Amino acid sequence: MVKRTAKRAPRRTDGLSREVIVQAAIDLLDEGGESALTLRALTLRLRTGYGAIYHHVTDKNDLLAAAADDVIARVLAGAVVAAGPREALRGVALGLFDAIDAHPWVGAELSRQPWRPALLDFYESVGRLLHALAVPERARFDAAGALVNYVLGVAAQNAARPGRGPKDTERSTGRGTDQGTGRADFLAGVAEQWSELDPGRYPFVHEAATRLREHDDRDQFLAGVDIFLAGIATLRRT
Amino acid sequence: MVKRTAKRAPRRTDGLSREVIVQAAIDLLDEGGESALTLRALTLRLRTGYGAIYHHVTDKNDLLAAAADDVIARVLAGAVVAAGPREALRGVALGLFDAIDAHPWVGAELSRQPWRPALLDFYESVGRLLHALAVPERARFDAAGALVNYVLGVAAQNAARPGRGPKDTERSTGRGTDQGTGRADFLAGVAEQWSELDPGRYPFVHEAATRLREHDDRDQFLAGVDIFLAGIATLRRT
DNA sequence: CCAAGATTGGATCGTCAATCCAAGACGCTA
DNA sequence: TAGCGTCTTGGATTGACGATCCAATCTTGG
Repeated sequence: MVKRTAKRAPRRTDGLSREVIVQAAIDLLDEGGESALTLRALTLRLRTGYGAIYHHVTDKNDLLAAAADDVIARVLAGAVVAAGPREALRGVALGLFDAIDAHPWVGAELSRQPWRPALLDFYESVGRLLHALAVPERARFDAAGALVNYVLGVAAQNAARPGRGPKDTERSTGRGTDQGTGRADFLAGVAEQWSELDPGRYPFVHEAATRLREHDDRDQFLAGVDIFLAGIATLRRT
Repeated sequence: MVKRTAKRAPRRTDGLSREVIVQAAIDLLDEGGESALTLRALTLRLRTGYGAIYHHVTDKNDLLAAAADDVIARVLAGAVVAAGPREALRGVALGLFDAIDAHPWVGAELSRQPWRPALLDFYESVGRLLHALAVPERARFDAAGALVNYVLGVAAQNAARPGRGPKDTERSTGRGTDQGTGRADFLAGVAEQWSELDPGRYPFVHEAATRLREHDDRDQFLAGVDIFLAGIATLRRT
């Protein structure tokens, strides 16, 4: 006995499409983190209903994956070609790192589904560059996997940002990109936690706390890549 | 107008405690994956109500984190002491890998919150062993971070298992531990997907598909660890 | 024996993803 | 232009979930 013939909002004139929906999803994710992507928020932003969205998108997973694919594809498209294979590898890895740094939710999504098309080009680039570095075929597979895993490990950790909850958008007055400060505050908190540990029982972690305070995510990431590259060099075909 | 004085189920005799709840959560997670841990399932298994659980546990996050801490603590407690620092490092990493392989949900949880107490001992062990490997203090921080990130990257990927949904428990007749076969089938699926790619455009990935079919997660993980250890060796104080 | 505090059970609330159906718009044919 | 079928859209609805709340029950100390 519900009014099925109630008045409806006027139909939209501009056509809805998968691209439009994915872009709106990316915007929501960038603004409020992973938890900000809800179908309700999407319908509000697009001024439409649930049915219209589900007509173009099968699933919320589908939507999240498509958003990640989109961001990564745009990043890899603008990749720079470096001189040597070694520099090129660093460049590719850094490109992915920067992309995930700018869109933390992508990191979580990628490490959840690393076999998706988004990472195919990345994986392919790594494989070719390892070939150029004279890594024998058998070891190339393991090496590429290790590098991808390392990058994704860093990505997942970087994705773990504090707050970013729905309430943040209400609280913050400026509503600017508060990514940098959020990460810094977060690291400071962990560092304090670690520095309060018993130096006798946890000498290394206790000391690492001070490093953590002054460290730079990007620099440490690159240091890790360099360690990996140094390890790769030992696999070289002689 | 609701009967507030309805008959209640008899009160439990054995006391509920945080330990009992965490253990039940671990059982649920091991049986059905991350999505199987719901408060409803917990109340059914423990034959209790929501209030009783929330009296001992602040949050669902708290519960998940406690479960992960518990599993990891048990693993690290039984760690074997190896001869040299290099072998010890491999052993510690392998221990973590095996634990995550046995409890895939732990991997996802750890890579989501790597600063939790669960990983402190692991981090500490790595740091000390790097010291034993004569890695200078400044580089130790970066090296430990790289290694931990690599392990967590693998962990997150291993956590990404197919199915494991709530319906699985209904469908499967045997209800045994279908972990191994699930992972194998999953890898086979990805391999097929990759092998269908254009060999001209994706020569490396196309070829990696065959490797993927015959590869062993554990072996490849160890190969990655060795690459990082080889790279770390170049940081040695001479 | 009784009051105060600790513990327990479950009704209830708000939110979410997902389904479903009818209402509009569009295009094609005659 | 009129009619009809298909594509697209809006939103009511469903069912599951995390979390809160409160009354009922047990335990403990005096």
